[in-house]
Amino acid sequence: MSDRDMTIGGLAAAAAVNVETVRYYQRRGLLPVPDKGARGTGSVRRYGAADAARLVFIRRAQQLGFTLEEIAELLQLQDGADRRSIRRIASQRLAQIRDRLDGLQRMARVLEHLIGECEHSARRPTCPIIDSIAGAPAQLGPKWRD
Amino acid sequence: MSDRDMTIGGLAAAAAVNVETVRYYQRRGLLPVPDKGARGTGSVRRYGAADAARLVFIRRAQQLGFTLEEIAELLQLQDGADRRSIRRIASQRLAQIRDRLDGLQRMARVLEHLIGECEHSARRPTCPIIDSIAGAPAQLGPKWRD
DNA sequence: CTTGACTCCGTACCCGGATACGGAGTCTAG
DNA sequence: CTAGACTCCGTATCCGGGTACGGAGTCAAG
Repeated sequence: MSDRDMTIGGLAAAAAVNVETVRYYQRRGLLPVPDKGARGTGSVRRYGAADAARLVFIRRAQQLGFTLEEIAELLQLQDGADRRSIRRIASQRLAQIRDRLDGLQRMARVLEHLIGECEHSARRPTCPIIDSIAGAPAQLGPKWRD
Repeated sequence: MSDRDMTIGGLAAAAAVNVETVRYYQRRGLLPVPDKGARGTGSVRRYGAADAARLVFIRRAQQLGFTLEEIAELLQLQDGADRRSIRRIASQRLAQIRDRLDGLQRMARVLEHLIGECEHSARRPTCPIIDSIAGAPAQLGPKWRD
């Protein structure tokens, strides 16, 4: 089936990942550790295209905001094809991403406002950015009072 | 000027922060460590409203996405009133926040799409979410090909 | 058959931001 | 005056996601 023609270094290069990272994923159980026996005096482990694909899966899932723990879960579900569970995990991640989006959008609005204030209010004696962080919770809106 | 009527516990409570966190900020140089001498046999350090305000400043700046290191910088500038430097730091932070927003928005769009796909394509044999992460970079758009 | 590159494996360390522990000292109410 | 709560301080530990190190083994080319 699979070539199993790469050493760990080749695998890492194929997925544009550090060798140590591959080993780390193995320790985390995200990536199988192949037998070394096979043929030869049992020396060096060999990897194939399936392993590279799995590695790429991991990196892409990370880019979608999944933690390594969730990715491990996804990988276990991958064959079982339990699509409801997969959707559940994905939905949780989406909800969390939306939360972070909200927070960041609020931050951006506040900073934009403060920088603008600071720029064209040069005569004010103190910096509005500092004043605002230090003092009146005015601009921050209800959610920002802790 | 200041009351200096709180112990570290009172200060922490006043800013809704853990005592250990206060000490941590002191170690990081974000918060001054008051003399304990003063009056009495020199025993316990005392804190006032200014310290509480500084603590609150730190927490709010964190909520705006500043790291503790940047906050230290801001606090040092706070007295010097070098507004250009302050604007520079704030602008850098805003740029970084916008980057993160972009990334998260892309993530959210991809996940939304995948979850939708997965929900009303029940007859497809494999889960589109898994397929997409594992395989064809189709839905991800140009930016998602690494 | 040697040399140099790579692998294997365990363990330690890095970052940022805290949190926890533990023994000694101190303060305060009853 | 004593018990319990709190403080002080140094050090260790946690989290997630890796990176680094070092000695021993193995492999392929020259």
